[in-house]
Amino acid sequence: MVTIKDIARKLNLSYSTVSRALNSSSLVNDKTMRVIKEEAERMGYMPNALARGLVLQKSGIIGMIIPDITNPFFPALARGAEDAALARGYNLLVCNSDWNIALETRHVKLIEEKKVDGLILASINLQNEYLEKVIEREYPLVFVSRLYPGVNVSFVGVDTEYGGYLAGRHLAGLGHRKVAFVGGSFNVRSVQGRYKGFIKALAEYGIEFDKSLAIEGEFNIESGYQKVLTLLKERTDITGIFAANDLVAVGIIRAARELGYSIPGDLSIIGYDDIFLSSLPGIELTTIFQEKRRMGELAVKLLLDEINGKKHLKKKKKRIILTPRLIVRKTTGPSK
Amino acid sequence: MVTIKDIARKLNLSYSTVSRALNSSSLVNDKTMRVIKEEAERMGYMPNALARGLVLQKSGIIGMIIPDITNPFFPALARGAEDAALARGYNLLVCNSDWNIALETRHVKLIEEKKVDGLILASINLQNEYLEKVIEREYPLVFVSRLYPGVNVSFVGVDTEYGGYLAGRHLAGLGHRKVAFVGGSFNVRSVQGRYKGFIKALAEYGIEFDKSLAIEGEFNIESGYQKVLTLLKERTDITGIFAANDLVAVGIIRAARELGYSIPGDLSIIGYDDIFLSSLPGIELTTIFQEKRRMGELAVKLLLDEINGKKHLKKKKKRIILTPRLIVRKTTGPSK
DNA sequence: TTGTACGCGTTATCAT
DNA sequence: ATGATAACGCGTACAA
Repeated sequence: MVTIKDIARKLNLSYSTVSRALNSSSLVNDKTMRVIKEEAERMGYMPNALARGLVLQKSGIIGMIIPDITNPFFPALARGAEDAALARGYNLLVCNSDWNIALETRHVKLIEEKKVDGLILASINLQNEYLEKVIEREYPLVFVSRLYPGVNVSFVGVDTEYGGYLAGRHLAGLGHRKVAFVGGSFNVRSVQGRYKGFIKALAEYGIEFDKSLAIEGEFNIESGYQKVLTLLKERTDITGIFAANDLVAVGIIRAARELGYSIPGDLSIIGYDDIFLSSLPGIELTTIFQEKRRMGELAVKLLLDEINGKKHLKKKKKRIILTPRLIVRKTTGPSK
Repeated sequence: MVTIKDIARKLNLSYSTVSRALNSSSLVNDKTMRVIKEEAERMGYMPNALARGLVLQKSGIIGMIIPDITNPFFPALARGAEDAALARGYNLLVCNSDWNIALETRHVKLIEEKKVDGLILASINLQNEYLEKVIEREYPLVFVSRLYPGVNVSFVGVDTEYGGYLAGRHLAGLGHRKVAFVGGSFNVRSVQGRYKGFIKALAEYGIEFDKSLAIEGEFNIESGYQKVLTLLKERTDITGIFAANDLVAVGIIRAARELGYSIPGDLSIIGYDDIFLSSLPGIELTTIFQEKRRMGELAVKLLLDEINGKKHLKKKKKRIILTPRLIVRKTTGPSK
């Protein structure tokens, strides 16, 4: 491996000069600078980020923890974050926590040892003692999509209540009066928001939501399928369903078709997220769109501002709330 | 930040002893070891991977370059790799190259500076001069899914020719004789393999493939859609299509439905990859399955064996070829 | 404008 | 079993 010292020896210069030249310091003669850079190029010099990081106390890496890159919601988020990071010379280290606190903790520790310059969390919202210590330490941190309860941290998210409101208004506007909400876990903040907005919209149309039609479940296809299979057998009066996310909605579609429902003829379904697969032929799900890629970008921007910003900015926590949008496709229609 | 020196001072020990204790060296008294570890815990000590990496000449990170995490083929691959890496105490740094050589090069450089202990490439197959230098340097490297042409490197992949063969046999076995192959770029090795195997299977059924029915395109939905929209208008005799991957297949489905074809009644379609969305209700694509997650795991395993293995193993390049499998769903049926 | 010397936190090689 | 010290490669305060 060729180091700064090697270049210095070759050129009969001190290695501080070489170091300065390679960092384009203004304190070094233009000509020597050129010579040094050329020689560095020729010798195939490559800075050692480990050594540099050790003295500068930073790694040039930012960490990101998500539940599962295999879940279609997260690739876009991660991609947005990576692009923004790369644009400012940082690498992005993405870790999967599987919605598991122990694993999340393990990742945070491992990642901290790597001296990542900051951390983006799109992970869990459950209590994580270790994470709270990290927050107290004033480690640069940005939460995305899900806000950690009860602490003052930077955040990039979406107005979930408005998202739910859009869904409710759409369904009610089509004349649906017997509607269900099929969720993931109701402990999750963003689900609570969607639910609240949904009910609010219904109320505006004079519909009182039947609370027994709020079905708790998980955030995946299988859960949506199972819950609605049961639901539709018991309640044949339902004409519209709002799913907590698109994965759940896809499960609902499957269940409904299996029971012989035509969509949207007999049953309207609206999802949430607008993930990649929702626009596919044969699915074409009506849903609430959120800018996943942009959220990733903004999270990195916020984080880097916090890291590199003036000192008085560092303690300033920021929040960015994006506005979701209704996307009408083919799984919703007028009520019979 | 609390360092080894802090602990040493507090305990009136030399920091070599502390370092040894924290690494559970057998050269240190059991009792002092316990004391040291407890004190480290109490003070909230956390090793500095930068410093350790500098002296050990390794970072505990392995790099992975993929085209785009947003493309449904790659999340599973990345996830498999991350799990395997984590299991052995490594972090995985994933970078997106967008099928762009300049970007790929930039990533490789940035990643190398970070002193990643090895590199997994699932990226491009085009000539990349810089990458060739890296290969020459004997940097630990594993190629996944796509093999870089003409060099002796470790590789984890799938028997693409057999995959194509399975597709051909399935279609021909259902009685289809007028079939098309709708591809991504034909320069790509794995596509060539699929094509070759496909034709071979047809030949076994006495079908001579009409070469004008091999349509080149890109690896995405839009391309599949456009190509087949044109194709089906010109050639109404086609009853089966083999798509270079599932994304293309989805585009084909859309085009066919738009033209009023019933699937599989009028037209059978078979894809390749079995990505997440292929099993969804409304799609249910017949396809060739490859173990993406497992490929990621194996790539990491190979790489770490190469890195940590005995010296005589280091130069030994290995190749693992997985066997694909036919998954029959609802887009293929008997020919009319 | 350039050079000298120190420190970043850790491990490894000598001693003791 | 423990300690002193040198190294890893780099940036920078200070001196020249």
